[in-house]
Amino acid sequence: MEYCSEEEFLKHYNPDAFEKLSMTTDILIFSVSDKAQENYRKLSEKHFSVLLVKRKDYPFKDKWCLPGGFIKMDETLEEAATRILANETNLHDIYMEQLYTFSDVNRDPRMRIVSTSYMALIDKNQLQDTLSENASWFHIIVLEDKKFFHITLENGAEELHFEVAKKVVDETTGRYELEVIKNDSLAFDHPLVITTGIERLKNKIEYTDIVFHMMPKYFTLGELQQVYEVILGKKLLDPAFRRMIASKVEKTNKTKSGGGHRPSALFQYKKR
Amino acid sequence: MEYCSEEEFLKHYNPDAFEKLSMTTDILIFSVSDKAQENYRKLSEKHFSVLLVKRKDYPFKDKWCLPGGFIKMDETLEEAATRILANETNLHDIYMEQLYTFSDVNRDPRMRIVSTSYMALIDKNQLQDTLSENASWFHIIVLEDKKFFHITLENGAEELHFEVAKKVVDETTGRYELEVIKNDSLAFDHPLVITTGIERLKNKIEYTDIVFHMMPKYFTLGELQQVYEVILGKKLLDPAFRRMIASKVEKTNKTKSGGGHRPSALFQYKKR
DNA sequence: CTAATAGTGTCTATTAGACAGTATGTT
DNA sequence: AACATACTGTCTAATAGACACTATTAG
Repeated sequence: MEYCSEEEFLKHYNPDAFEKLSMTTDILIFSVSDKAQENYRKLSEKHFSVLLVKRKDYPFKDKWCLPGGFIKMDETLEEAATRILANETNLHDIYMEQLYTFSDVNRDPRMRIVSTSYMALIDKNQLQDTLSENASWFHIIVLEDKKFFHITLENGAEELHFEVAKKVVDETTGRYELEVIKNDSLAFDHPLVITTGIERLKNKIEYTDIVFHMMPKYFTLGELQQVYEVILGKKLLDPAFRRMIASKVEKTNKTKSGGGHRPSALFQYKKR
Repeated sequence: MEYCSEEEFLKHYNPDAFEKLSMTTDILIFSVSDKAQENYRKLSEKHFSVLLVKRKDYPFKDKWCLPGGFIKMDETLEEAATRILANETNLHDIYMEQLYTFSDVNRDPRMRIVSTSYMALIDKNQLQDTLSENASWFHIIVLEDKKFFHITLENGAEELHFEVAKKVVDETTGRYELEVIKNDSLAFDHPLVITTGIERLKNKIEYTDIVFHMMPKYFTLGELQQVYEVILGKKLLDPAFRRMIASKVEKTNKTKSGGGHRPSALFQYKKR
């Protein structure tokens, strides 16, 4: 059938001309939390953590998964992610970026569902008992080698473990895709989403200022360094770290004391 | 209704419980092409280019757009992109990466369509008249300043122009989103897709080896440098460039001569 | 010889890594 | 005093920027 104008074409358009599917969005909420120390003098150790919720319904009933949900026809993916994040944490104005769109044909047992994941970074301390009751923070422990990620998530009561392989798709450049090879405890393809997010964050912390979204307004350089260390998974040398960070922060006249050692100056993020 | 097992739940699952939409994939095919010089001695100038196709049907009939199409229910987004790329160029085994998923509610006048874009990099010289007839390469000329991208695409016969603003969403870090503010000639939100791709490529060329997907097997360092320059939009100093690239290439015993000047050694990509 | 690109040497400035030292609070 | 972290000085190694120079071809 021929049309002579766009208006005419649209008037006769059959929206069911192409097959349709449902879309969801999953949100990877990362934060850094303190773990109290036995020794009053020692700094509280930092942990990199992710927020999971326990599924109340089928499929994957009673398994842990990332907060997520179906998108509505009158909202963008980003709006859906923001809505779900607010539902789950009661937080607004949170840093969030699109991570990846996962479209494996059988990633959901119910039907064809494509899911776009978002990564959000928050300062967990801003959050005061506003979590929905089926949600819980899990510490992330990452062991990475040439070929695999071995990732353990623990929340004090439960310990979840999965393994993701780096499947090389380009022999010459060494570029790889991720493939879940072991996963007992997480729903859907969420081990993939989490691993993708960890890699992204690890990369971006090096060339952007996103860490500061996980920090309170005032922080010591020691705390900031701990956050870098826990995300990068390695120790950093003090002088090098301070040089690197110098242009991004500014000293305030506040200090933090009471730790059985020299008090530390409090800094804040400095925009350039 | 209560179920006592996942199987039972799935058996009774109504796939229309949630609203559905169609998904498409758009492919941003980048390459670098030679532009012949008047003077036989001068090197042929390189141009950064993108492949566009002219729409044959409504909507946006007769406008240029990125190659793309609807995804089928039995293929992933990546498979759809690969299929469409092969259709359009007859090329296989091409480097491709997911770029971004665009989900504006009204991005398509027909109905709600979410589109995931992919970026492919090819060596245009491998391509010999295998383009589909409504496709054409356009040179990309980018003028970027603090607040805008002014982008011109030209294929010898036509010149398309659009402008994209950097809309700052986070005052402190300077993070911005892209917003099309002028576009007469491209269909859909494709100015956004193209700009997103240009930014991504510009970033990734600095810390990955993806350029080599746009290079022939053997190339001179001068040619390689031109490609970097044309993508980064700035001149590079020879010694610095050669040092930077040194570990990524290896010299072959071939040379390229005939240009009225000292012949150049041919190099190839060296995997690490 | 000349125009044009190919390719190198080297000086300097900046940045990154490493280590050792000093400073200052609490108990 | 002892411990623990805060913070700095400095030496060295590696990297990046800049410029000037030499090399080699076709015509």
